[in-house]
Order: sequence, then C-alpha cells, then structure tokens
Amino acid sequence: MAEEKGKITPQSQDFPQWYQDVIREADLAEVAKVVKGCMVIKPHGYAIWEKIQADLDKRFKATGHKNAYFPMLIPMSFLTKEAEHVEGFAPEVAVVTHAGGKKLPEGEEYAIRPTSETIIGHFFGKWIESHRDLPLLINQWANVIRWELHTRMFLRTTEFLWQEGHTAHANHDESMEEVMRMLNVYGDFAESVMAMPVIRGQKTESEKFAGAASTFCIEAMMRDGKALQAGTSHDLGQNFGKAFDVKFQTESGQVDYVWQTSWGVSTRLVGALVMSHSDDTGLILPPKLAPIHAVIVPIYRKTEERAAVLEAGHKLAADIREKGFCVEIDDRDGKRPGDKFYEWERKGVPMRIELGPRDIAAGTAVTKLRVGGEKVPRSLATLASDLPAVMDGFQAFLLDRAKQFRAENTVTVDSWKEFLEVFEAGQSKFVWAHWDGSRETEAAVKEETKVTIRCIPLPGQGPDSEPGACVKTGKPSACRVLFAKAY
RNA sequence: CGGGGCGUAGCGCAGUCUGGUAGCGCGCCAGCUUUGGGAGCUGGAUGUCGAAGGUUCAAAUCCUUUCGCCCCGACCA
Repeated sequence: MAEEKGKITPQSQDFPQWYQDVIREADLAEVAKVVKGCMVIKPHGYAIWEKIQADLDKRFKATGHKNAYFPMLIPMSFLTKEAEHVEGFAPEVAVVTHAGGKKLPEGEEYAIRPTSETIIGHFFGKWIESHRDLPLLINQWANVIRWELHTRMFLRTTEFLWQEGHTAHANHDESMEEVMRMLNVYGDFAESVMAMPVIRGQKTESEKFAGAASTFCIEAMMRDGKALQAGTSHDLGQNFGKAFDVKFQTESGQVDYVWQTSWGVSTRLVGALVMSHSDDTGLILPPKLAPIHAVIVPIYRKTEERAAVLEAGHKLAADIREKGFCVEIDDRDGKRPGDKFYEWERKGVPMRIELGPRDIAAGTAVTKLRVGGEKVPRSLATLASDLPAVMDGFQAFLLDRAKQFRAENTVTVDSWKEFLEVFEAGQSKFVWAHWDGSRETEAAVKEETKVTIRCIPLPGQGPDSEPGACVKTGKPSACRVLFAKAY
C-alpha cells in the first residue's frame, strides 16, 4: 500500500494501486474518510465532470429533452410499487427515519434516491393525460446514494453524480427508438469526446436493470483488459406505467399505459477516462475534456529575462485563448521548470509549452504533447493557429491508440479450456464466445471464473453473427456474446 | 456479518517486546544561491501518540473497555 506522495505505482505492478495513485497525483479527488464510502471531487476532477456534463447536456437538448429536478427524498412506499425494482434496490437504499428532532411515523420514512424512476413515474402520472402529452422527454442532473459495500473512487462510491433521462411514449416502437437513440448518444460521446471506443449491446436477463424490460449498455475496455459499463439505456416497457398508473388516452380514444425509458451516465465516466488513457507518468486527458489544453512554463535566469519571458508568455496565452483553448502560465517562483513539467504531466494537460530566452530570440516556443511526442519548436506567430489541428490530432491519436489496445486484447474463443486460459491469474480480455442463452450457464461461468457476460452485441458491434456451440455447455447458440471481467 | 491488519506532525512511518525528555523522511514556512526534465544549503513551525478508564514515582509503551479505518469473502452505475 504505497500511499507515498509523488509516486505512481506502475500499471504492470498493481493496477488498482496505479489507479488510486493517478487520481491522487492528478489531484482529481480524495476519499472523504469522514463520510463512509464518499469522495471529495477536487477542482481538477470536477472540471472534467463539468466538461462531460456540458457536452452531454447539449446532446440531450439536441435530441429534444428538457432538464428538470425532482426531490432527493422519495417516499418509501414509492420504491415498493414495482416488484423487481424493490428487490434490486432495497439492500442499498439509505433511509431517513428521523427529521425535525423526531422519529418519523411508521410508513412515512423517506428513501434517499438511489435512482428516480419511482418519483418521476409518480409525477408523469399527474402530467400525462393524452397522447398529445407524449412523448415526454425529461432529463435530471442529480446526485444519488447507494449503500455499496465496496467503494472505489469514481467507479463506485456511496454518493455519486449522474444524469438520468426519463421519458414516456405512446407505444413500444417509439420508446425503443428512444432507448437506441440515447444509447447511440452515449456511444458517440464516448468515442468522439472521451476517445474511448465502446461496444453497444444488450444486457442479459440477470444483468439488466431492476424493473426494466430490457437494458442496453456501452462497454469499454480499461487498460487492464477489464470491462467497464460506461452507460445504460433501459426499456422500461409499461412496468412503471402500471405501477404508477401513468395512463393516457390514445388517438382512437382508448386508455393505455405509457411506455417508458430511462438512461444514465455518472461520474464513473471520469474513472473510465483515467483507466482508458493514462500511463505510469499520470493522467492523460483527451483535448475535448481537458480543463487546461496547454500550459506555458516560462524559463529564465535573471530578472530581466523573467520580465521578457512572461510578457511573451502572456501574449502567446492571449493568442491561444482567442482560438478557444484554455491555457495557463505557470509563473510560480521557487519551483523549477523540471518540477513543473512533471506536475502538469501528472495532471494530464495535453500540451506543454516551454518558453525561454533562447525561444524568444528565435521567435519560437518548444512544445511537447503529453504522449509519445518529441519536443517540437513552433513559431510564436503561428502556434495558436496551429493548435486546433494539433489538438484534433492528439484527440484522434488517443482514440486510435485505445482502439488498437482493445483489438490486441480481444479474442474469439471456442473451447472452455481456451476460455479458462484467457482469464487465468486475474487476467482479463474481451472474449467473443458462444453462449447457450441460459441463466444457469451464465451463473456457472461467473461462479467458476468471475467472468460475466458484458453484453449481447447489437448488429455490427461484434463478430458477424453465426450460430455455434456454447463455450461452456456445447448447446446451440445463435451468436457470440461479450465475456469479460468487469468493474 | 465472518477472517486479517492498522490508528504516533499535513502525508508516509519508526519507537511499543524490555515503561524514563516525542523521533525520522517527505511536505510546509523564511532567507540566500538556483531555474531548458523532479534544486542545494542554513534556519524554523507543527503532536490531546484514536478515545476513556486502570496499574505505576513515571505510560505512545503494560492491563481493561471503546471508537474508527483499511484489506479479503456475499450486492452493484
């Protein structure tokens, strides 16, 4: 347990420790300690979440959704209305039993929301009367609490921040269209903004959301070969419509229950970002989510040099800001340039710009990208205008690298022996293998290997669909599914 | 809830067996010299030794009680 400041445990030595070290050294967050299972998201970490929020929020609005906010306290009775939903969430719900200095009367306790299907369902019931009120497309940015036993920063904490979309539709075709639309919003976001390739698929019965008719997800590969569910989109069918009596009058005058969906991503995405790109030097951020795109490190010896360098630095910073990028000048005295280089690398800033007397004389600055780059001198006159292309290139580089990593760690497996070999000694890869479709087989595989079915791929997301024999039982299978160890 | 471990300066730890002035490293503060890949020297500040009780001339150290945290096993975005 090397909690030593300034040190990052190599990935290859201890991946979970590496993850903690990167978060600490990049100053993203810290374990709250005084509050069980919770974390403090520090400014640099929160800035990344704000970038994620801003981009997603735009996408939600572009697809017709409106933001709203519902109470964090939910009457306990609401949670019990949908049978599978209670069963799924009961063990991890925190309940308010006392308020106003008194114990609340029996049956009047409140749950702190673990998710909002129930309370939103209740209000949908009040708001929806006619097919003319549909579709109703709502999103909420909120915090939720789930009393988890094992917590890990960003990946699983007692309280986390998320976004939950809740929609109601007049028929199943329309609600399914919404489920897929939002799954694709998440998929596109993951790939084009987070530079994180994902596989879109459907969850098996045992992995689906409690109370959903079906659950769809995007699954990403972390740098240890494990899978991380990065987003979900649920077809709720009419389950919550019936539980909360959300009825509407159809065009033909009949009365029907609404068809609902819900979909969400959380601050877990910050953890996904860390584990998708970062290395033994620290955090690596794709430009589209970097709170700081470039940092200027001034270099000088004498006071006159300092003044000249800082002046040139501020001018360069102004040029860069004009192009829409965020740049910082690290003019702290008493810290030497080398120390600053390491610090900004740990924080994942995509580009470093060194500016010293030699550069100013030559009209250049020395630039270096966070990954794989040589030091490149660039003209002060064109640096800012070159930046959009450079950042786009870096963004594309990270996506390509992640795709390549995933390709190298994805295998097609046809025998149980081979399956065991892939996952032995705590290893994980993405494995495409046949499955007989039974809950029992899925459970047996999990029991024996801790490997789960991450998803049944949507068309084009996995190998070409061809029938085969289940890797575990040999029984017939319609297509290959994605197996992996998961977070 | 079962098994294991740990609480001493902001962080990481030594000291506990064998009771006797509260220590080390990093960080922090001040000054000088430094500054193109983690600076050096000098000086300085910081502790209810997790908490309560007991034994003793004397407790971080021994005894009792208690609280908290971490790791491993059953749930999960």
